[in-house]
Amino acid sequence: MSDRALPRTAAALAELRRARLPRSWYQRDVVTVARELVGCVLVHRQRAGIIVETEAYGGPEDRASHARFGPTPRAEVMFRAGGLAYVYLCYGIHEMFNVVTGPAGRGEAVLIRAIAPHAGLPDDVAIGRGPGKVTTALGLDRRHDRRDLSRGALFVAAAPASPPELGVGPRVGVAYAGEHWASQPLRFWWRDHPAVSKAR
DNA sequence: GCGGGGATTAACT
DNA sequence: GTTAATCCCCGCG
Repeated sequence: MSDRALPRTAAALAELRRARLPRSWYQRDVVTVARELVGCVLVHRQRAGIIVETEAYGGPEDRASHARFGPTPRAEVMFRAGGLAYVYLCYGIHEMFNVVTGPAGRGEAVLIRAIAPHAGLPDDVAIGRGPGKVTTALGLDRRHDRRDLSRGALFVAAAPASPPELGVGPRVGVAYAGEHWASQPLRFWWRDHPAVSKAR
């Protein structure tokens, strides 16, 4: 895929659809998937954004993960085989989009924290940063919870260019998990990308 | 049921 | 640095 903003054409979307990642792609280690998602394209209907920041959340052993209480009604989807969406409401206000990873039973998922404009993503909607903005920019909410990313209008397309240089650091907003889990280097971002803040 | 708190954000002082 | 907005998840009794 090429340089400047693509027009919102059927051809551009068709190209993204051809690059759709298969279900098996997600069924690997959560850290591997979190790293490789940076630079890929998240697509919903006519909108798309380049993923520039992710966080890996592990299974029940990860005290920062929603899987820490086991397969509760909300987090049960995290324990299914990778390749499904996990969307939940945070602070009663913000919808958070994740992709489930690993084989069935693991309870892992990757939070998409930031995207950059791509074909079909209006600039005005993309203003602001953080995981809550990812969902508003792409028109995602809890109706997309548990959706299969290997079919339908919501999916991830393989990175159009060679993988970016990655920055690595601790996850954001998980102090409640204790120092060990809060300090793990499980956040990944496209180094020097303008859509990722310098403070991080 | 109740109560505590959260994978946030923008708008304050 | 502080705080409001806002809702539902989850553990416990």
